[in-house]
Amino acid sequence: MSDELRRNLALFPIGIVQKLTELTPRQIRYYEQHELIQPARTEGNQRLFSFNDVERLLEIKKLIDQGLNMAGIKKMLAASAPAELPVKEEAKEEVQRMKDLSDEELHELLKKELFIHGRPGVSGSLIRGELSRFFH
DNA sequence: TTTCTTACA
DNA sequence: TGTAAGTA
Repeated sequence: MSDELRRNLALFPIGIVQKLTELTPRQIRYYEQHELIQPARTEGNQRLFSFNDVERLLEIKKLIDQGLNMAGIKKMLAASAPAELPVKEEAKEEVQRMKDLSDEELHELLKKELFIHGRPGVSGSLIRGELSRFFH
């Protein structure tokens, strides 16, 4: 079984993810509503998260801790998830138009661009050492 | 017991 | 975001 497949296996319920990420179930569900994550569901409609989901949540948590709101986080994730980089310039301009985004948020976006330039073509997990290099 | 959705503080 | 209500 490939690593990629293993990382995408929906395994744990929200309770485990809560402990793994330090996020409340409320936040986790909220982020799902905003399409930051798309956990699988059991027959009983219970959410099942994969390692990738957990990693993504960990990054989201990092961003939240740094003062970003949903709008800011969506830009960040939208720029990295597609594995392509055509949106970086676009995202930057978008944020500049956002009157409700703080200078700190804009700063984060710039750091995100550095991240993209540093690892072109990477589609898998984003948070892994490399990212911390930019968020120090 | 745990999780889910909806809705209100 | 937190929390309550009523389920599954």
